[in-house]
Amino acid sequence: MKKKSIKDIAHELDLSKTTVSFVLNKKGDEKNISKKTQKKILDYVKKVNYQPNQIAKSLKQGQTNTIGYLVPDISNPFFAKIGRLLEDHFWEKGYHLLIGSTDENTDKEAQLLNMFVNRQVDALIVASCFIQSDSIKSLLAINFPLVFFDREDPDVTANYILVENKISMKNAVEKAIELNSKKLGLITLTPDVYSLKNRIEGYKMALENKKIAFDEQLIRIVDNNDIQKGTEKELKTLIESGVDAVVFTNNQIAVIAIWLMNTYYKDKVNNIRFVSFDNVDQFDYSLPKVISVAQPIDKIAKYSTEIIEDILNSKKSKNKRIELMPKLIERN
Amino acid sequence: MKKKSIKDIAHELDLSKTTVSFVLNKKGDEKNISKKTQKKILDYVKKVNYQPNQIAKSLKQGQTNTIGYLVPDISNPFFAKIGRLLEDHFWEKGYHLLIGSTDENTDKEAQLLNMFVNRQVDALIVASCFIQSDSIKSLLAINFPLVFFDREDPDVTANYILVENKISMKNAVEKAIELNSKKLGLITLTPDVYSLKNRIEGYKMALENKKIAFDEQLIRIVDNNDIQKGTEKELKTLIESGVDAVVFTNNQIAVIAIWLMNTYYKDKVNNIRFVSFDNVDQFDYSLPKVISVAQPIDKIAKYSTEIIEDILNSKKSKNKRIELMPKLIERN
DNA sequence: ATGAAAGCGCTAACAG
DNA sequence: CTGTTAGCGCTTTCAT
Repeated sequence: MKKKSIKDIAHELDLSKTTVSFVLNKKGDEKNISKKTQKKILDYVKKVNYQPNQIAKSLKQGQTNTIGYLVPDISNPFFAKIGRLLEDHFWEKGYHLLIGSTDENTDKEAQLLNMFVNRQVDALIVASCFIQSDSIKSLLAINFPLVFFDREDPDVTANYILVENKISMKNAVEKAIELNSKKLGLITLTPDVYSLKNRIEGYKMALENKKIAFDEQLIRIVDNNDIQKGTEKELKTLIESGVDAVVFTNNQIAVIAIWLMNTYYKDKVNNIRFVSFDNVDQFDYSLPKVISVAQPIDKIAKYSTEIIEDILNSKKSKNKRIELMPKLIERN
Repeated sequence: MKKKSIKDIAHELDLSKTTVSFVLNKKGDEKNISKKTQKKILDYVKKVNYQPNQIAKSLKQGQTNTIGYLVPDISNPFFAKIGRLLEDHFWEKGYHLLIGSTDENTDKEAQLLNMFVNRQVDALIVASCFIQSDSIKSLLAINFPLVFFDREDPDVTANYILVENKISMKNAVEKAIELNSKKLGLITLTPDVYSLKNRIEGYKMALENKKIAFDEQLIRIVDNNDIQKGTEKELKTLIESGVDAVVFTNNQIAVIAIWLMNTYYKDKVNNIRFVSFDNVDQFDYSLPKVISVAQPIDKIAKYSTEIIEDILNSKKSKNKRIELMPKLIERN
């Protein structure tokens, strides 16, 4: 029993493809197809469990009802949760998510971008690691429906959903200092994206405000290629240099560090304070205690969806830049 | 500057679509296209940055290079991680993942299943909440490339990647008893899937082996529709009835319960032991201490990929059932 | 060494 | 009220 097409159905019912197509698309009344014919078609379709071929429809209509969701790592809870929210928002509109993880790799990102565009996704939502890439430039040039989130390149005008990084990080770090931290290290992924740079700026700003001397040695950079090992090494360095607080620029390394602390430095978990950008549920009961900056993921998803829908409906992009305020979670 | 098609290119180069298509598909030599023509085409294509339309190709070839990944919740770390591994495995083959979350809702699952099939996904990997559904039955009937994981229906013959549930849970619970737990409650999502039933069986079996009287009242069921609230309620019931251990049939409710304990029953976190099917990283340092059953997610992803590729290459399904042994993580 | 033409399954303007 | 037909962009057989 091979798959039936509209043609088969039309043939078997002694009707034309057009009539069948109209009825299936609920244009039966509008197109003045007789009730009788409509019923005949609908009944038959149900009986043989006809399934329309979306690919053919997509080709014809130049629209796939698919959104590409491109992030560094879909299994990172931050991206996974946003993905889930996007899926929910798009569900009622009949859009689905095609996912891709770039591993913070510029080449892979470019490849995925191209593949997704070839697959004719209707829009892209991406946390890019290289907004200046040629692929992205040419997408922007043709006004491809595109929204960036989590990462920004101030030199590139586009749609962005971002959170405020600098002040938020400053506030979090100041909070730690107020709670008595005196020597604060920082661990970050390679800060070649703007948001990380700003978070580091915020850290520096807090030190300055609170009259704590800034020490370049206390800023530790973890290479994107082996995050686990890198975090382990840098955390060790900081602990041996006697810090009483460690600031992390994203959840991924913070989570790894919490694990490391509980595994190798159990005796210190009560004497060190953590500060992390991005919140994850387990911070609520983790040791070391974590002051975190929670990004409003529901808003990020909501605005992304809205902008995309706006573009898709109006066919023109306005290059909105939305900056959301994250929430400081203290846990003192 | 609108999108160029093969036709445009052929036209602009004074060649036929055929020739261009051959060259683009690296069949230039095989088809005896002159080097000169080949170079002309390749150069031009690069210059105008031509991007082939995968949808048209898919329609023609009846193959989309897309795999549908259907799970209860893509933001659950267990499913997110497997998703990531699948993505990696399929990456080199040029396959991408279309994702869908069913929320354990039978209707939504059926809808998603249909939509994905309409979209002509080449195969489906699904953690189904209702394997006996009509949609699934008809897919199996036409031998659609399909592998189930995490959930099984013994009455339905199909490809399954599973883990052993009963003995593994028994071992975990016995371990808790050996570590001195005497009154063990259990919290589970509605056990209408076979794997959950088996995990509950394992719990009962352990009690029996260890001569602990079974008390129906200590088995608490959380409704799928409001998991957070449900877990809160059932955990309260158990704690008030004086249990010294709580067994969870999956990670989702265990993670919620850990949060609840640390938020509302902080004084008890050292006096209660948790046992959970599914492992998550934070169990390594969570209180209450958790004995967990870790599913081999890398193997789950690997075997799923292999079976799918097998089917896709050979065009025949063998209905393999693979049962993997999970790993007990003790943390005493 | 290259081209014409059919066809994948669907939609929709136009015809009758 | 229903059918004919062209065409979305691509592959591929067959012809030249």
